[in-house]
Amino acid sequence: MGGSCNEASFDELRRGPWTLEEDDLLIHYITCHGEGRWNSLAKSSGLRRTGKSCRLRWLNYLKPDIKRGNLTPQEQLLILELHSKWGNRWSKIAHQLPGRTDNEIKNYWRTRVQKQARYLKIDSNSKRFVETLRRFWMPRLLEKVEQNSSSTSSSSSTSTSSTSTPEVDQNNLSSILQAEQTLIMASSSPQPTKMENPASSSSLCSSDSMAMVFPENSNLQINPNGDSATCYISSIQNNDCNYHVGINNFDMDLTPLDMHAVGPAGDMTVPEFQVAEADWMKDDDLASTFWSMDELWHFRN
DNA sequence: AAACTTAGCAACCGCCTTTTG
DNA sequence: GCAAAAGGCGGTTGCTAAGTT
Repeated sequence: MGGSCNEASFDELRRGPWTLEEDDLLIHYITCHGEGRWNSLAKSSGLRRTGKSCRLRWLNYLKPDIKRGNLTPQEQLLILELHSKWGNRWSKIAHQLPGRTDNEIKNYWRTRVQKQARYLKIDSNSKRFVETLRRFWMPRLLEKVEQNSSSTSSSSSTSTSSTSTPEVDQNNLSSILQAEQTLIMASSSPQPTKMENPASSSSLCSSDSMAMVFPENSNLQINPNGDSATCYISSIQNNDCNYHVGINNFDMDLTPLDMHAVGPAGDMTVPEFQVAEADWMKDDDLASTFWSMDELWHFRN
């Protein structure tokens, strides 16, 4: 079981960072023989590493389809959403982000997201933190997404918003909101209603677009190619508030979040949540802290 | 410029599950 | 059916580069 990796005597095994030669050796061996059977691979290849180490190096670093570089805002958004559903199921989350590894996502969560939780003195596993993500960070990420997409689509011609200031393009956003008006769920509905997404019908799910289709009961869809036309997201609902942001011209296609059905936050009753929310959002310091988070949160792209 | 701190990330560890003989 | 081996996963550690004092 745990000690199954002693195919070579311990002092013969190399540890620590991989060298270029080792990488080449591993790549060459896998190219010729394929991956899997990691322990025998480790022996046969001549690498003085454990099978586990070889597997990890391949999956997290050497595999050709690994996507290097910073997570895009839409990837971050997806991670936040999926984590709120699945918790620390990094591998499962990574499966929804082609080219990203569980290790990378885990590192992102620990270094970025948990940092914010610590900063706000909120337990990152708490319902309150989940709510914070949903209510504020995700829309902010969407703003980023929208800014990015509009700046790229207009090819910097009429770009009025600087990249360093996360200001919302109010005209754009309000027009979006107007256009999305019909999608807003009836706030009188006590039950969460899965909103029909008009853009999700066929094109996003075509196999050649590599569209990721979430598991059953999921309410998310995303097209990693970035050629989808529409993105709808974040109807955050409680009994007197119905928050909705829609974004056009981007590569995500998200049906509204279902606060009652998704993740730990769904366990919190509305009155319970309102009390909690009222407690902390009345705190001006905390609120301002929160809104200064763009300085903490690096949208590197 | 040096010392110190922080952030990011690759790699390891240990446990659990699955596969194999 | 059982035990051992292998694979997989999440948590943690340690190193390095960048930033700050």
